[in-house]
Amino acid sequence: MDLGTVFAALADASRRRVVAELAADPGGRERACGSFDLPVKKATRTHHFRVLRDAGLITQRDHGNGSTVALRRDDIERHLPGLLALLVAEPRPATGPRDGAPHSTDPAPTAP
Amino acid sequence: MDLGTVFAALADASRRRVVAELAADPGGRERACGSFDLPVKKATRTHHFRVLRDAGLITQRDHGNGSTVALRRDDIERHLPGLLALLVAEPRPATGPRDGAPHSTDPAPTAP
DNA sequence: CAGCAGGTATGACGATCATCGTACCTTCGT
DNA sequence: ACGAAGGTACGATGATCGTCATACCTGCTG
Repeated sequence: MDLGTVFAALADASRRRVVAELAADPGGRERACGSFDLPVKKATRTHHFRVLRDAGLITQRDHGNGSTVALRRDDIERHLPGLLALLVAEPRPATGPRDGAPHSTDPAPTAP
Repeated sequence: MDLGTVFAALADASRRRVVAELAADPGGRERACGSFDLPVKKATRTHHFRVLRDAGLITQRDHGNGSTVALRRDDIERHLPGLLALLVAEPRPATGPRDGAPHSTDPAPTAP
């Protein structure tokens, strides 16, 4: 649980968003990895989850096909009290749905 | 005062150290830029101070030859409450003086 | 005045990073 | 059995970053 690694992980907007959404849920429930509306392709999403995992911010469970993530809230609050509050309080540019192309999961193969 | 920029700035150990030392001083006094014992050369130190300034974490005053920095404690605490506490509380590897070469300011031109 | 100490600007270099395409694997539904 | 859907692994690529050398500027001091 290194501060440098944590800050580096949270320097990216997509990763910050994931942690913020997890932290905003008071129940601390698991969430499907695909349930985050990130503006990146599948491979990049996998990469981001890996970075968050290596930073010690989330745990990930593999279910064969889908996988789920959970916030390591207790560890974070113990070592870095108040950090999650900063993320939850961050003003988001536009929480609403994207307007460009209606989002599918990994879309737009222009000519397969 | 963007969270991404702030986290990116604090992802570097040298910059984190500067902010932590400034934050550890309850008086909020200015400090000479050269008074930080950073393991980098002059130009790099200037670069780090610029990053911290661009992130909105410090202000810098030019005195002709030397210059001084001051923590923007009020702004930080207003927008990111608790952040400075995390930095001050961070365990530092070795706060004692470096042992390798006794530090001069910009030393060691092996054979000019 | 000459030299030095502290800072900055500029340009370069190597490393890391975010992103993606592709290939592959696993499970579920038909 | 077969395909679709969700994830991962493995490069590749372009951008950014940390670091430094060098050159230059400013003010203090012998």
